[in-house]
Amino acid sequence: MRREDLTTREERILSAIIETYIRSARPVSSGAVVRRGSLKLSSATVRNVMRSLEDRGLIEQPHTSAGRVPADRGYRYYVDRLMGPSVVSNSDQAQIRAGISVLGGRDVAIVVTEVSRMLSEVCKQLAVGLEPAVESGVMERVELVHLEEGRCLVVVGLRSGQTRSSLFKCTESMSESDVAAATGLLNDWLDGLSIAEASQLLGRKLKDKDCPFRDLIRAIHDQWDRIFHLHDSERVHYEGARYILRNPEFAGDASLLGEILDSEEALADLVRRPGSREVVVTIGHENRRRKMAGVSLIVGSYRVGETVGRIGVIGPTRMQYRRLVGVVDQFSRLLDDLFSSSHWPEAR
Amino acid sequence: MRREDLTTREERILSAIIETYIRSARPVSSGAVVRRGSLKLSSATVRNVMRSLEDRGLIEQPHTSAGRVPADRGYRYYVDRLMGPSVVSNSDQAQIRAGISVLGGRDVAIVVTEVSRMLSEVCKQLAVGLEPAVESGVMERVELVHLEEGRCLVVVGLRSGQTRSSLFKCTESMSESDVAAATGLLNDWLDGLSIAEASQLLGRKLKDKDCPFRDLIRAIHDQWDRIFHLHDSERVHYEGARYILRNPEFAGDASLLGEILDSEEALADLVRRPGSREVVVTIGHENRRRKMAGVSLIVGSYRVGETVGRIGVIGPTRMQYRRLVGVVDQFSRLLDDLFSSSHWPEAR
DNA sequence: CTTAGCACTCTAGCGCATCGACTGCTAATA
DNA sequence: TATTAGCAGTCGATGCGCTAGAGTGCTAAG
Repeated sequence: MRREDLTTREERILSAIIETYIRSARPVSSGAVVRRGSLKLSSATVRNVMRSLEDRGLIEQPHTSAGRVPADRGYRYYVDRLMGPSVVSNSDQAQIRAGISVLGGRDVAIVVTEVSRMLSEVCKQLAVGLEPAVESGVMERVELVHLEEGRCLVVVGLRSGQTRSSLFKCTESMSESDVAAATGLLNDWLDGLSIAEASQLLGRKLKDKDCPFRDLIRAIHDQWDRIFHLHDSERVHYEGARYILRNPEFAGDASLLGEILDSEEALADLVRRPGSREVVVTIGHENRRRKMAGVSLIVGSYRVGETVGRIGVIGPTRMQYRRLVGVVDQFSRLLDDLFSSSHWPEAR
Repeated sequence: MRREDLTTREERILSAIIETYIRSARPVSSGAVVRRGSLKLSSATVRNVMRSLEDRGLIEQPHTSAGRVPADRGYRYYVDRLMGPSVVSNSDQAQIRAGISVLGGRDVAIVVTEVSRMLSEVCKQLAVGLEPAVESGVMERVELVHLEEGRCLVVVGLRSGQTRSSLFKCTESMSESDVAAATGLLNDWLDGLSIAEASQLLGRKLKDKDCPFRDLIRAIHDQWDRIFHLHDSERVHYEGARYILRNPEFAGDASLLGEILDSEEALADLVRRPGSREVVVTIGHENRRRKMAGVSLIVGSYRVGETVGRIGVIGPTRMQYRRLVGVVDQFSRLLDDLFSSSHWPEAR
């Protein structure tokens, strides 16, 4: 038995405190726990248990003669061991499925933005979506298209189904057949390489003075980063900022709100975590940044081909963990499905 | 002389009140105006003028024995007639140019997002970017690319330089030459049409039972909306929400903040305005939505080919109109330049 | 027309008393 | 021994009165 383990009665009371607090946002008194009904105890007994929970750092008292408020460790215990499996209500289910279903075949950036928006609406919290780092994706096909006026379009398709394209000027002298030949050459070279490997390979080829289509390939190589690289900040999409101030914790003090809105770095942190399939809950001080005390994250991951992206919600530690973990998980799974290739739209 | 016209002295005092208030965020007293130095008047005289300005609805008193605060009409008079030409400081200039210069050739959605971010940083306000409605763009070139496993990529290039692409499954039986033939056919049909016209034309062609490549063309037609249509909400990018709560007007009451964060509709309103080249300032109650009292918008427009997009900032009516109008204008002009075709990157 | 002077008004801030919600402790109870 | 009833004590929230200070509006003089 771990030192942290609580008796059944203690666990029940902790659950009662947390669940009541999540609803009311006000310190929970011993009387309130008793009134809740599920325990047959006097308020005095509950008070004794509360004191013990407080000694272990699971709950705390804003001041003497106030009720108790869950501490970060209390939420952690609740999330890990008490809240039980998170089930998603039928109406949430339906809303999520309907929303996702119309996004098939659209660009990843748009899908992530829209999913963040839906997530924020379902959760009534600030939601965040992180696009996968396309750099680690694997090339499938390169296509050059010669437009008039010496302008050229390069389209790169990845195995994941993502495509990127970029325009550039090229020397006027290229004939249609030249373009076709260059296209074939590029595909021979690049098929199956990652974006980063492809860039290196193009660099090596350019060192050879006899490299065919050298100007063209140099132009593509020069643009490679422009085509594929996104700064962290460009990959992050926030939606639903309006929900954060519906939380009463912001009534007096807006600094917590500031932390949330500035929390882009917190997301960057999450990027570096191993890409577990599970939904990850980060509570208050568990965030690396000191100022993020008071803020929790619930983050899930989804795969696009070989790459991994994330979606999640950010809010005060007083969150509906049970429900929201389920919702985030549901969204993650459906995104996985959406991006698996069988879901590209079919021609009739 | 219009009824609204003020004497020079009145105008000076109005300017002094507004500029002092913009800096201090606190009601401006007659003494404060005198202390400012530029007028040689006693506070009593200033008080008389203030009363007259108040009678005309240009300023107001939060309560007796308080100083004066600009009213929406006062800001309007100031913006239209007093603030003078908005010059952009050299450091702002440099920052803006540097930021824009690295965006050449990138996708419009990314450019708009990044420009919104820069705008919010330069202005220290919530910034918003609206992508142009690509539906009214004009087709330049369609390209089909046949990938393995019966998957097909369609790439549509617009005259503006924007490209859109989408994957779909097609019947396995298409040979490379079939694809090339279909590409040629589509280009013959669609060159020079707008997106909407192209959709109609494809629809008409499909009615002909002998239409070549009918399955393929039906697949493309089915996806046309998916490729091009963005809901208003998908076209709007907000950045810099953190800045809005640095404004002291949100110290006590967060409802104004709520209005700002919910103001997506306000932007949708702006879409429908005629696409004037000028920067448009909308002050407080001038917004259609009643709740937006207290919130101002400064919005500029930019062209991408035949289509028009917008960028702007949103904040409390107490804004640095002079500086921000200049900054928004500068961004708009540089975006115009960026999207004019001569700025596509050149191959060396 | 401008200004000095003065009476008046209203807010912000402080201290104080009260009220009520809770706790913590103790002693009685099962 | 575990539980509970009872009660004293603590602390925030609320409301009230007071004061200081900033700023106005008015009047009469320059």
